[in-house]
Amino acid sequence: MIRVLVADDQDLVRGGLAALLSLEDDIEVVAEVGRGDQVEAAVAGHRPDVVLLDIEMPGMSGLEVAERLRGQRVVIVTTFGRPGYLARALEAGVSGFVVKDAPVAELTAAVRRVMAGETVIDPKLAVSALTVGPSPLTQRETEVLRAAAGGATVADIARRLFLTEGTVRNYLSSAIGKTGARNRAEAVRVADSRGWL
Amino acid sequence: MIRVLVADDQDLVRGGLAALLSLEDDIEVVAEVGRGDQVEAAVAGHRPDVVLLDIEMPGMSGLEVAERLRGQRVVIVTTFGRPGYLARALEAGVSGFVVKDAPVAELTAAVRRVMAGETVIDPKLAVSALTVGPSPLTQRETEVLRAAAGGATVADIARRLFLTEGTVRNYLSSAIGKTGARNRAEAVRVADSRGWL
DNA sequence: AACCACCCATGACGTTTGTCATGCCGCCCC
DNA sequence: GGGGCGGCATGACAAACGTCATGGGTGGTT
Repeated sequence: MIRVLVADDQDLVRGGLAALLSLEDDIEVVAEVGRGDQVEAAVAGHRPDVVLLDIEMPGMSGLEVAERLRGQRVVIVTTFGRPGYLARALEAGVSGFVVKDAPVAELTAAVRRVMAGETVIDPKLAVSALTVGPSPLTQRETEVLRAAAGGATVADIARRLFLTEGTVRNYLSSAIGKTGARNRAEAVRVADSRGWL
Repeated sequence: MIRVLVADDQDLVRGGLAALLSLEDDIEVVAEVGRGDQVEAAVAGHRPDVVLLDIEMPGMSGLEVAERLRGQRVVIVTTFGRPGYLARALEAGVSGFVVKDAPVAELTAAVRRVMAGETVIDPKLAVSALTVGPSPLTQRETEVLRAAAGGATVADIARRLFLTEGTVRNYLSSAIGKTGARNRAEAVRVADSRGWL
């Protein structure tokens, strides 16, 4: 039996994944958690063979959790096939990356193959990650752009990051240039859709 | 046996929900669909007692589908507890509204109660819908704001909606005022989070 | 008939944004 | 030790944005 832990913040989805996996004869769900910051403890307590992680979770993001679980067999299961997410996941040493609109058989197959020591990545995502490439944004540009999401004004951002308004505008301008956008809102959309934020 | 149809665009989630419901002795999943515009045909073909609809789906939104399924027992199952969604769902005559981070027992309970002729609404959502109130935005304001999401410029919006740039600015200004925002990006965020877009 | 809400437009005004040139600092690398 | 890159800042300018006053049209209500 492959012992699996499922981490996802939405009860129905988490329960659904668990139910789905439990239907398999060789898979057993030994624990479910709904917050990123509870995964480590649950892993220590239940010693699963494979850990399934959603990315968007309260407490701690699935990517951060994966970092801390180096050595464990981890599969990211996420709604968003953002190339940047895949890149960060691989850096975190995960063994698998599956999107939620993949067929069910793909998930169970991924669990088994990861259990066998293989690394499983959604093929479409792999290409887009390679074509899109890594984020061209510097640390600061990323922070500023992230702060700009949600409609903060330049003054707001400057206050929050302890920068001059002019400096903020410079970073925004540079981020807009690098993303090929025409204003900050577009830049946010582009960067976010690629997982650069 | 309560015959249920499940409509959700994400394979894993849809399959999970189906697996979850199938665990119940008195519930049977008779069909699964992944696109909004395929629901009607599936309903005609399988004659389910209860139809479970996600909102975000390709082809047609779950809310639109619900409109067309008046008379059927419909339960909306969605990630986003936006007050505006609930309002539109009720106008469409749905019998139930459940958010995906509700406990699993709530979903099965909802299916049974809807089957019994009751109307089931997430209680927390009901209050927030009442406190937030209906959208104060006019038709045009809504369109313009929706077009502004994603970073379109005033000129872009004017072209797309066949309006003068000045008119677009007026609608935006008015929408900004009504949402209590300080610029268009914030207005988009506010309106979207309440389900007004 | 008077009223009101919404739609559409114009013009004018002040503010915010986005861009560019320029400068200084620290760091890393050939 | 001289580049190159990133962080931070300033100042200046043009473009885009947000606001306001004003006016005309339609349609529905009282």
